[in-house]
Formats: sequence, structure tokens, C-alpha cells
Amino acid sequence: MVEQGGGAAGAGCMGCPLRQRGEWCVLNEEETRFLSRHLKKRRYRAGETIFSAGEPSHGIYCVTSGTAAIRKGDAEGNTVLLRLAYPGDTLGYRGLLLGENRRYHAEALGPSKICFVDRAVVKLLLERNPALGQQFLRRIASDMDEAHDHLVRNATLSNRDKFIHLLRALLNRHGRTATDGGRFMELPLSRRDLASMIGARHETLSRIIGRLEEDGIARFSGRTVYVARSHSLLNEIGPSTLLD
Amino acid sequence: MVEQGGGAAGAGCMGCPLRQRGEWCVLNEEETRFLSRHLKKRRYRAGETIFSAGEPSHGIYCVTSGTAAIRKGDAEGNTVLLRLAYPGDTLGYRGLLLGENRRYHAEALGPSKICFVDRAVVKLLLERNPALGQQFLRRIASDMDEAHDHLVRNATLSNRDKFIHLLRALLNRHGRTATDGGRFMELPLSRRDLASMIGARHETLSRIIGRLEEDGIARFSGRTVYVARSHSLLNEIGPSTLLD
DNA sequence: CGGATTAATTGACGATGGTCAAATTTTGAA
DNA sequence: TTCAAAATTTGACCATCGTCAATTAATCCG
Repeated sequence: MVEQGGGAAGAGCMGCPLRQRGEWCVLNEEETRFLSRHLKKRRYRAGETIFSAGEPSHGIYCVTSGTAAIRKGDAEGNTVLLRLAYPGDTLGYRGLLLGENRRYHAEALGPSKICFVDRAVVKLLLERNPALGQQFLRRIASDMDEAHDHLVRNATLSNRDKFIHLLRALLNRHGRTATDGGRFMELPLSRRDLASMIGARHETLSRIIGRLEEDGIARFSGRTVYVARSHSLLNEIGPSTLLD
Repeated sequence: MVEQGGGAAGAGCMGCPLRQRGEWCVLNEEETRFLSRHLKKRRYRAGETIFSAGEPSHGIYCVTSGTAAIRKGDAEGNTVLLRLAYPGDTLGYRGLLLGENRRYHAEALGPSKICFVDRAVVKLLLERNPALGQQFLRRIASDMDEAHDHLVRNATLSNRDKFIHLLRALLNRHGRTATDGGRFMELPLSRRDLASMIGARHETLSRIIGRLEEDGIARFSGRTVYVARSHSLLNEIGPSTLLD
């Protein structure tokens, strides 16, 4: 299950399509080889846990393919899906930087490949290449922005509008253009998870979906969503960031 | 209005009570003197703007005394009070790190003293003392945690419970213990701002406050709040972080 | 001190959201 | 394929929230 080296089979990180993206893009060839030798790549099945709240942070994870979900729970046992992570995204830097235990739960949403980089390796690379630290700073800062945007929307919009926002963000990642010019996608999430992302109950989300269909804005069938181009009036909410 | 050197008059940062707190605590004597020579300390009156969304980020701000409010607006013109900043807190590192324009609006809530550190000075200190970078990382990471906790609560709790949480957080900062063992405080915020922090209209907040009084949980009079010790049953919500 | 402006409260009422329960569909494992 | 478990949808009903409008404080300047 665990193999050494990331990216394309046998080529290690050198051939990894993500070498150009994410924070690692600042590494030179030698550093990349070093990373390549020391990371552990692993496949996850749908629903499999990557790490859980409460456990110590031994390193960071880097999504190579697939989609991961970051969940966070509160004292009362409620659980919220905070965000999704896609290829090129880095997970778990928070616990690593602060030397704290994990506060989130991360799991693969579908079959995924995710690389693990041990704390010691990260530390070494950070010392060797200060630009990497910069990259992480930028990443965290932009994650902050995302979280704050999310906060503002949650405080401001109705559940319906929050869901439309979410749909738009998901369409950006998972959508395809249909032959008739409309857009469709396979939702990567259950209704429950979608509901938790907008802070509503799943029953409420069901009704919101019903209303969207009545209004001719979108059609839902299981996890398939279709949005007519003319009704890409998801623009009724305004511009969006990639994912929120 | 602008004077050189921070902290106690004439002593610069060396005598600043914040030298032990915040990210600057890792600076040695020489570095602190350098910082002291190059920062600009300024007084702000109540309501005065520290920086606004859209303007370029020339440096960071460090609250020496008083309270600052961080606001963020969305496309529709709604405004949300994201958080409060207290002595020892650093403002504006995001824009500085990302080299982007400010995305927030920061203003003094009451008479405050706030130091400004130019981007170049920060850069120099960061190069000279890598531990400072670590400090910033920790700060950002913990701000992230705060934002995420906030997100979970907003998605999970009723407005009433969100407000109780907010009250608790504010009591931690602004509360005093009364002679009878209860706690009271002077709210630093208007009802409108309080409402925006929990994502509700001010009319709704008025009614929540009314209900809290009916239930004997707290008494409000203008900006003064009193919470009987026996009713510090604000514990009905569970533990809290300092401010959220 | 007084008048004007802004903030806060209150009422009425419709819209939205949550809860409980039941029916239906989907999914997963044998 | 078939059955059981889990997810989703729907209905009924009530609580909460937002909106509009009208009052009633507070506050700010001059």
C-alpha cells in the first residue's frame, strides 16, 4: 500500500504533475529528488481516514489525485465539513507548524493518492530552501482569506444563497460542459455533507434543492446536477473564489 | 501625532509591556532597539480608521493599547465584524505576506495606541532572526484555528447560543468581577456590531437580549452588561477560546 | 443646553429553518 | 440478485429570523 516516491510511477516527484503546482514548485532538482526519496505515497479508498482529530502531527499530506474532505467537530458533537482539498493541496500544516495534535479529521472522498512527508523532511527542506517557507506562508494566508470569506458569507447569506455559492464552487472543480451548453457534474458529497457545509440540516437542504428545481435553476438526480447555461444565473450571487 | 519608538514614553520598545508578548518576544536586545528606532507609534481616536480595504499593504500594525475592530464586507455591501484585536495583537500581516492590497477594514474602537512597522523593517528583522518568522507562522496558524472554530459555531449554534458565546469571549477581555461575585462589563461594541458578529440583524439581537433578561441570564443597560455569578451558566454552551 | 441625527427597541407578519416522524430511495454487502 | 442499513425526501408543525414601520432612547455638535 505504501510506496516510495511520488508522481508518475517510477519517476518520483520529478515527473509528478504537481511539481509545478503547490508549494513544492520552488524546490530545485536536487531538493525535489530528496523529497522524492523520502515521501510516502499511499492510495486511499473512498471514505478512508487520512488523519483524525486528537492524534499527533507527524508530518504533512499532499493530495496527488482524488479529493479529500476536512471535517471539524465541536464540543456538542456536531460535525462540519470545512473544505475540500484537491490535487496540489497540502493538508495538516497547521498541526505541524504549531507542534500540536490534529484538530481536524481528514478523509478521502473517493479513491485518492496522497503523499505523506515526515516532519523531519519538511524541516530539512525548509532550512535548505527558505523560499519553501515563503510558499507555506502564502498558502496559509490564502487559506485564511478563504475561511474569512466563508465567514462573511455565512453571516450574510440565506441558506439558499449559500448553497448556490457552494454549487458554483463545486461546478468549478467538478463540472463539465454538456453538449447543449449547460453544465453538469457529479457531486462529490452526500446531501448531509453539503448541508453541513452551509450550516443547515439535511432536511432543509432537500427542500432548498426542491425549490431550485421548481425555479428551473438546476436539476438534481442522485449525485448528478445539471445547470442550464441560461440559468447559470448562479450569477445571481456575484463572483466567487474557487472553493469556499 | 506620530512619534518614534514604542512602549513606555522614551524607553522605546525596550520598556514596552508587550515586549514579552506577541511575536516580537523572540527579538534580542539589539534587534529590539532596531525595531524601536524604526517603528511609528500613533494614537487613534475612537472610530478612527487604521487601514481600509483596497489600499496597498505597506507594513503591519501592532496594538499597544486599546481595542481594534477588523471588518470585512462582501460584494453585496454587507459588513461583518470579524474579530477584535487587543494589545499584543498584530494586524495586517496577511496583505504584507501576500503582497496584496488590504482586504479588511481596521479601526480603533476606543482611544488606542498602535505601532506601525514598515514592510522593509519587517523584512530585515525576518532575515536577521528566523525565529521571528516562526512566530508569525504560529500566529497565523492560531488565527486560522480561531476562524475555523468560528465557522463551526456559526454553522452549528442558534443565534442565541452564538451570542452567549460572544458574551463569554467579551467577558474574558472586558469583564470585571462585581462585589457580589457577579461579572459586569462595558461592551466595546454597538448592538449592530454585536449582531454582525453572530450573523444576525440588530432587531434580532435586541430580541435575543430581551429573552436573556427574561431568563435571568444577564441584565443589559446601554453598553453595560451584568451577569450574575450563579448564571455564569453561560457554561451552558461549553468551553470557549479567548475570542472568536 | 437643545435640536438633529443615529442607535436601539418594539410590534406585526410573512418567510425560512429546525424537529420529529414516516415513507421512499439508494447503497453496500452477502 | 436480495436484503438490511443508510441516505434522502416529504409532511406537519412550531420556533426563529428577517423585514418594514413606528417609537423611543442616546449621542453628537454647535
